[in-house]
Amino acid sequence: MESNNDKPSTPTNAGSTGSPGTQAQAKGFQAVRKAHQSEIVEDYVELISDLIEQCGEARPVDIASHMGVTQPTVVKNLARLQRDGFITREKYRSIFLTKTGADLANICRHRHRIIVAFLLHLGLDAETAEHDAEGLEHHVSNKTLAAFEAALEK
Amino acid sequence: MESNNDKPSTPTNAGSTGSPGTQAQAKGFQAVRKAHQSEIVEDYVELISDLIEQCGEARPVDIASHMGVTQPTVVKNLARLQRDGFITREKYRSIFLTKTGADLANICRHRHRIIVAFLLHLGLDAETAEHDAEGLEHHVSNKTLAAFEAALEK
DNA sequence: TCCTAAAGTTAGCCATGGCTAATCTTCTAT
DNA sequence: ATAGAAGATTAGCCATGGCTAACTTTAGGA
Ligand SMILES: [Mn+2]
Ligand SMILES: [Mn+2]
Ligand SMILES: [Mn+2]
Ligand SMILES: [Mn+2]
Repeated sequence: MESNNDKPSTPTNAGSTGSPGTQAQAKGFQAVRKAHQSEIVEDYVELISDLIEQCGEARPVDIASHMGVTQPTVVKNLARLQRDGFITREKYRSIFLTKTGADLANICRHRHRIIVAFLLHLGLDAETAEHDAEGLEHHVSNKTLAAFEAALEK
Repeated sequence: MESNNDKPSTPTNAGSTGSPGTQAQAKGFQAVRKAHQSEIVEDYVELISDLIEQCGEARPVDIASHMGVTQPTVVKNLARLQRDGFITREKYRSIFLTKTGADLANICRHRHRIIVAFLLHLGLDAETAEHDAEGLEHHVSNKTLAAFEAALEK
């Protein structure tokens, strides 16, 4: 999976190959890429959960308007969610979360709310807080989330 | 480019089609998708700028190890950066930033540093701060960035 | 000088996640 | 009861951004 760039010899270029700082930076970028893979799943299960709460059911057309994408895009993403065990569904019927999906939704909603609360606490308006939280939530480590919560306590 | 979902008629399901909250949420998701499009460009120009500073030149092999990807991946992404006017290069030679690329690098570095400083200010360790900043930096609006700076002043 | 290892490139594979166009199903209102 | 609208699906397109394998070029050291 990884390349073994740990030759101490002929480091043509200074301060690059596999230095501790380099590796740490690479880890950061890899974490970002990993977060992007989970992102759609997280946003979808959270939205589906909200729609079931608020509307009684989660339909592709509503997911599409909330996500700002077309219905075929929703259908395609729902197929992945089903494949990966987060939802169950039958053709032309509304969508249900599996236990796995519902659990993930709760975790995501919790995370989301902490971030929004933290941004509001910093003095931002509600719209900006919601707007930015939608992206930030996927890149906040547990440590940082805890720091946000701690700041809210004070 | 956009679909016109502003039918006030027959909203079969309550509280969904084009309601103000729904549209605001959609705007948030759209902003996240847009951020993801600029992300690679931003991270690459910032890294290239750093490598030129620290090593005297930016070579694909070093970009690869810092980004945690393979060299062919770097080459492909560099082709896009060149196509879009952020870098210039000749085959088998190291990479240079255009004015556009260098300006963007400076903006990104500035942003990056503010976020790291803010996370450190919250009490996080340096590694976590750098790690999380790598993702967060692409999802912080100007308003939120300003709020971070304000918090640092105090 | 020239051989070889490292660096760079190319080709080609795959998954993701957007989109439009066209079709099919469901549901509602007459 | 049924026609038409709204919703759902399918098919097929495209760009992105990972990867491996194979090849070419460059450059350092014997
Ligand atoms: Mn992101
Ligand atoms: Mn989100
Ligand atoms: Mn969310
Ligand atoms: Mn980044």
